[in-house]
Amino acid sequence: MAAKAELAQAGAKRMAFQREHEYVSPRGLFDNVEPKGSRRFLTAAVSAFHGRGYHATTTRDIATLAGSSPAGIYTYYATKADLLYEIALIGHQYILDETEAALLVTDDPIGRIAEIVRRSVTYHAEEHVLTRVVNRDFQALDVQRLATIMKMRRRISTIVRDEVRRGVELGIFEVDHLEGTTIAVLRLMDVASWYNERGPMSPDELAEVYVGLILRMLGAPAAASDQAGDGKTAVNG
Amino acid sequence: MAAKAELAQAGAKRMAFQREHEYVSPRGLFDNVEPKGSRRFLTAAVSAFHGRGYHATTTRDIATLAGSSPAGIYTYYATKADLLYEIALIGHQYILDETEAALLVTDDPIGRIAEIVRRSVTYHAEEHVLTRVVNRDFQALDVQRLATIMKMRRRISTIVRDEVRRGVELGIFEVDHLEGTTIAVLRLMDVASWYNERGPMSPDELAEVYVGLILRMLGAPAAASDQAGDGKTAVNG
DNA sequence: AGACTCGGCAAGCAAGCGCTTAGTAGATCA
DNA sequence: TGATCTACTAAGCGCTTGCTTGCCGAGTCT
Repeated sequence: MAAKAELAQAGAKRMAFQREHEYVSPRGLFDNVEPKGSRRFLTAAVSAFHGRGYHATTTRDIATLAGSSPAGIYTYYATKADLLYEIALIGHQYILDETEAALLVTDDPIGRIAEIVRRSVTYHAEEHVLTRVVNRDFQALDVQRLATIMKMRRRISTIVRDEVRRGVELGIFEVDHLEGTTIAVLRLMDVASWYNERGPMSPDELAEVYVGLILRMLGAPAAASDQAGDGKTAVNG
Repeated sequence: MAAKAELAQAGAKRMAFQREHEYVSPRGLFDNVEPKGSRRFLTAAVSAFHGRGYHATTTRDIATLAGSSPAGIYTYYATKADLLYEIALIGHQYILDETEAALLVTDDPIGRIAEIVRRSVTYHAEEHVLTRVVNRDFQALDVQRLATIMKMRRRISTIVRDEVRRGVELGIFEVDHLEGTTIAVLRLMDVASWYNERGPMSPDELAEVYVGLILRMLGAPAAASDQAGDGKTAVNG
């Protein structure tokens, strides 16, 4: 029947469009999300939000990228905002874990800041599609969910601020204004908004440049960025 | 008549709402916009975009803030995007003029960078409502208008990059990676996204902190930020 | 006074939005 | 083989959106 052929064609068109605009998390951040069937909607939403922003993205955009009908989303998510929230949680939880893990590498403030910056920059560069969405669109969340995300962001800020302060107290850093400097460090670590994966710098190279810039900004001794370790050799070697 | 009373009431409600959410440009950036009648729609749009973002703002939001009916906008602007474009042009033209003017103050790369940073930070802090809109929502523009804005942004980047390079060539700065460092400087100067006018720092104080941070990041001599002048005393005094 | 201009209004249109509903193909069980 | 469940679809509802239309009162000119 003509009707059936039309339907098959619509399905094929959806799948073609889907493959063209696929987002696959370089670090596999969505590989363990349950239920399994929801993953394609999450990654489709990341891709759609990345291109147009949350508010300009329609549920039909997301459904098309996920290769489903407009109603398919609602099998797993009650609202468009639920999708954004789960994405924001995953992205924020990951960088929070990374930041906390960086503290375990060493006690030295220089080594810790270097490790925090290194992990954050490589993450924001490799996952620039995800982190651009997370760091730009989280502000579209409703007040309660926004508060949860803000709490996670504040934990990261606190870790950085504490480490900078400790470095100052130990006479390793020299900082005029703690709060302004902390925010500067945090802003520099988020390279997602401008990082270009087809540009000349790999995430690792970029990270080393930014470790150097930030340590210098903190007034660390000139040779500090060499002493800070490269995250591959032993710290106390 | 009851109908007439209702209309008067609707008008009064509009005006009350308008005054509550007013945006007035601290630097008077909209004072010379023509035609005169369009100004209230521009500032209303800045206020509305600031609160919700471009895509989440409705033309009715803007009209209400401007104290007009939904149709009032279209006396001056054909589309919602036209409003955003004029706002983006005004904001970008101002900081571009400021950046170019900073070059006239001195020939010294340290003095020039200091002056650029000082002007940019005070502008982004004082006009944080406008600059937050301009720097966040300009990406919602259509391709052609976006290209015009991007060209202005690139001119600012070029000025900063050239000055950093010149400082390196003169042996005043010491920079590992020119492009990464230039972007870092540009990112740090935009304090709009986090500046809080009820916080402890005035725009001028914040600017001096950031002049210091950035000059240190560029590897300028330790005493550079003192030598850089404070923008009030004579440069060669 | 009468004609004209202009800023603004009430009303409303077409399109697109988020989301709902009723129903079904296909896998899994007995 | 038939019952049951799950993931999904076609269709569409109610509402909001950006924008248009036809109109009008106040000010300005002749």
